[in-house]
Amino acid sequence: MKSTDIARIAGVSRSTVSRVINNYPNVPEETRERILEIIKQYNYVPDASARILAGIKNTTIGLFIIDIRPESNSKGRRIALSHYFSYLTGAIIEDAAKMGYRVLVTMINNSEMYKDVKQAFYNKTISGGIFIGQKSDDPIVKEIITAGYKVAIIDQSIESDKDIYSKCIVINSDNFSGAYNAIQYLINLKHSRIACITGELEKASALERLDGYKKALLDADIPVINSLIASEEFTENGGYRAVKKLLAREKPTAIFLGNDSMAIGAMKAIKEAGMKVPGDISIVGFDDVEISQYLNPPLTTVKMRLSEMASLAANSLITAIDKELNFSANYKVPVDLMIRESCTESK
Amino acid sequence: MKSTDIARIAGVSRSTVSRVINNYPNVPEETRERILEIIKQYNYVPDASARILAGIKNTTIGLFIIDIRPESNSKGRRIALSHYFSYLTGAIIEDAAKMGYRVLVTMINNSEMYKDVKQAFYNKTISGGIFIGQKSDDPIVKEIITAGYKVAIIDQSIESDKDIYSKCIVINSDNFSGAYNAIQYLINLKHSRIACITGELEKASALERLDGYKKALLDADIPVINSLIASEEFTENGGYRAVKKLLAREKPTAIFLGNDSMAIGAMKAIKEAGMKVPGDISIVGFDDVEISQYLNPPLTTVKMRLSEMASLAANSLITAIDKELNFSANYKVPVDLMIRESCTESK
DNA sequence: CTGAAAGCGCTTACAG
DNA sequence: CTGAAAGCGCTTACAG
Repeated sequence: MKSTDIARIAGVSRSTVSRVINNYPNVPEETRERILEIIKQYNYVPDASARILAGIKNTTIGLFIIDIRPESNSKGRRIALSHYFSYLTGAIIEDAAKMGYRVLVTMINNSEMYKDVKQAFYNKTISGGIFIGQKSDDPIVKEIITAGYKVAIIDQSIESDKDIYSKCIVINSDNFSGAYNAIQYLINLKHSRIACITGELEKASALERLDGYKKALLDADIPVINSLIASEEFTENGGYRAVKKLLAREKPTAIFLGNDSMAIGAMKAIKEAGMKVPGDISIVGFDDVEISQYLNPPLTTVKMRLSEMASLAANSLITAIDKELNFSANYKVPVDLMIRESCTESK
Repeated sequence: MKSTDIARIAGVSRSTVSRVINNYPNVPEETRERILEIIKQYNYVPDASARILAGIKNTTIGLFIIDIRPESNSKGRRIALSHYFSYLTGAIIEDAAKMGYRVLVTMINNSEMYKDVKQAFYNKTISGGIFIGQKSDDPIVKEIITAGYKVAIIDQSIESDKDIYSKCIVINSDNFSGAYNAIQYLINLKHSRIACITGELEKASALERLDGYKKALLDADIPVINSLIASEEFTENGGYRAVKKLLAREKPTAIFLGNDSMAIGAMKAIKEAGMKVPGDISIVGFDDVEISQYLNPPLTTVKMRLSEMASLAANSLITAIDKELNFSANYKVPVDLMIRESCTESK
C-alpha cells in the first residue's frame, strides 16, 4: 500500500494525498476527511525512508553509550548497564518521544565499534546525537562536532577545547561543588585524614571531583596528601582494589569515592581489613544508585539529577534540530548531598 | 557529498561507485581501490534512506519496552528502568550490533504511545521488533504479527493463541520451574504455610510462577490456601502493600514474592510488623537484581538468564530478517535458584 | 484548490 | 567490465 493506491481509491492525485498527510491547509475539509478515512481503513503509513529522502525532517536522534571497561573486555562477559547509563537512557528516550523523536541507541564497548557512530551521522540515519560515557576530548566526538553535526555531550569539560565545545550542547553535573560539599561535610565531622579514590581521570567528572576535594581541603587549611589520593576504574572492583592498597599504607579516617559502586567495593575492603563503617572509617559515594539506601550502613552519597540532565540533553538537542539553529549551550546541573549513615564524627 | 561526486572525481559512473560500495565482484581491483581511496578521503557515506528506498536491506530493528505502571503515571514522576528492562536492553543492543544491526528503542509509558509502535513497522523504519514488558496477549502486538511483520516477544505464553504465536519468536524464562523449585526448597525447610504474592497477573510470567507455586504445594500434599495468595504490581510498593495486608490476616512462615523489588517491600513490611527475616518469616524473590546480594539478609531468589534471553531474541529475529524466512520459535530458558540467607528452617 | 512533473540519492537489471 | 536508465515512494514548487 502506497500513496498512489490511496490516491486512486480516493480519486485524487498523489499530491493531494501527500497534502493531507502533511497537514497542508489548502485542501477542503471534506476531501481531507475522506482521504483520512481511506488511509485509516487501509492502515496506510507513508514510507519513512521515502519521506526523508524527499525532504521531510528526520526525527530520529542517536544516543551513544560509550562503555569501554577493561574488566568487561578481558573476560568478554556481559555486564549490566550502570544505573547512570540506564537512567539517562530511559529518560532521554522518554523526553525525545514527548517531542516526537525516536532514539537509536548504540553501545560502544570497544574502539572498533566507533566507526558506527560516525556512520550514523554521515549517512543521515540520525539528525543529531547525544554522547554519554566518553573520555574527555574524545577525538571522534570532536570530529563529528567539527563536521557540523548537532551534538549534545554529557560529562565533558568545555575548558579543554572551547572552540569545539562552543559548537554543541554540553551538560555536566556540578561535580566540583558535589565533591567540595561532601568533603566539607566530612571536615565538619572533624575528619582531617580524608582519602580520595577517584574514577578514571580521563572522564571529566572524575577530574572535577578531585578538584573539589582538593579545594575543600585547602579552604580548611588541611594539606593535600598525595598518598591519600588514587584513581581506579569506576567499578566495585576498582573501589575494592584501590582501598585495599590504600589501607596497606595509610590510616585515613574517611574516604571519598568516585561513585557508589566504588563505595561498595570500598566497604568490602574495609570489612576485610577488620574495620567498621562508619566506626573506623567514614565513606561517601557519588551517584545515589538504588542500592545505596539498602547498604549496611546506608550510604551517604552525592546524588546527580539525572532526570534533569537527560531532559536538558534531549530538549536542547531536539530544539536545535527543529529550529535548524546552531544552538550551543553549557549547562551545569546541581547535585545533592544525601546524608545517610556511612559517616560519623572522627574520634 | 554524494555518489555522483565520487563518480566524477574517480572518472567513473555512479553505477561503478555503487558496485564497489556494495562489494560487487565485477569491478577490477585497481578501480575498486582507487574509488575506496576517494571515498575515504572525502568521508563519503551513502545516504541510508536512499539506500533503503533503492532496495538495500534495512538493518535496524525496534525494541519496545512496555512499562505502564499505575504508580509512575499517577505521580507523573520518572522512574528508573528496572534491572530486567535495562539488562535486556543493553544485551539486545550489543547482540544486534554484533550482527550489524542497530536498534531503535521505544518506551511505551502510556496507552497513547502505542501508535508509535505500529508506525515503526508500517513505515518501514525497522525491519522487525522485539517486545518486552507487554501484558499477555497484547492486541497491538498480535496485530503486528498478523500483518506479517517479524516479531520476537519476551514473556508471553504461547498457549493463549497458538495460531498467532506460532508466527513469531517467543522467549520465556522457565517461570514455572523457577517457582516450583523455590517452593520445593521452602518445603524442604519444613515450611507449610507459604504465601505467594505474585506480580500483575496480566503478565505471563506472573501466572506461570503462580502455577509453579501451586503445583509444588500439591505435589507435597500441602493444600493451596487462597488467603495466602495475592497479586500486586511488580514493585517495591506493591510488595509492601500486599505483605502488610497479608500479615494483618495470616501467619505465613514463608513468602514467595513476584520479584526482588516486591521482596524488598516485603522485608520492610515484615520489619514494621516487628518480625525478622528469616527468623520469623523466610523470603524468596525472583530476578536476582544487583541489590539482592547486599540486602540484610542477602536475598534468596530465582535468577533469570537475561543475557541468554536477549541473545535468543536478537539472534533469532535478525536471522529471520536476514534469511527472509518466516522463522518461528519458542524458547524456554532455564532459571537458577540463588540460595542466600533470607530463608531458614521453619520452627 | 489540484495535478503533472521534477527531484531526493541511491541500487540494479539491462545492454553492450 | 561499465554506463545509461528505470525505479524505489515520497514531497513540493510550479502552473493552472
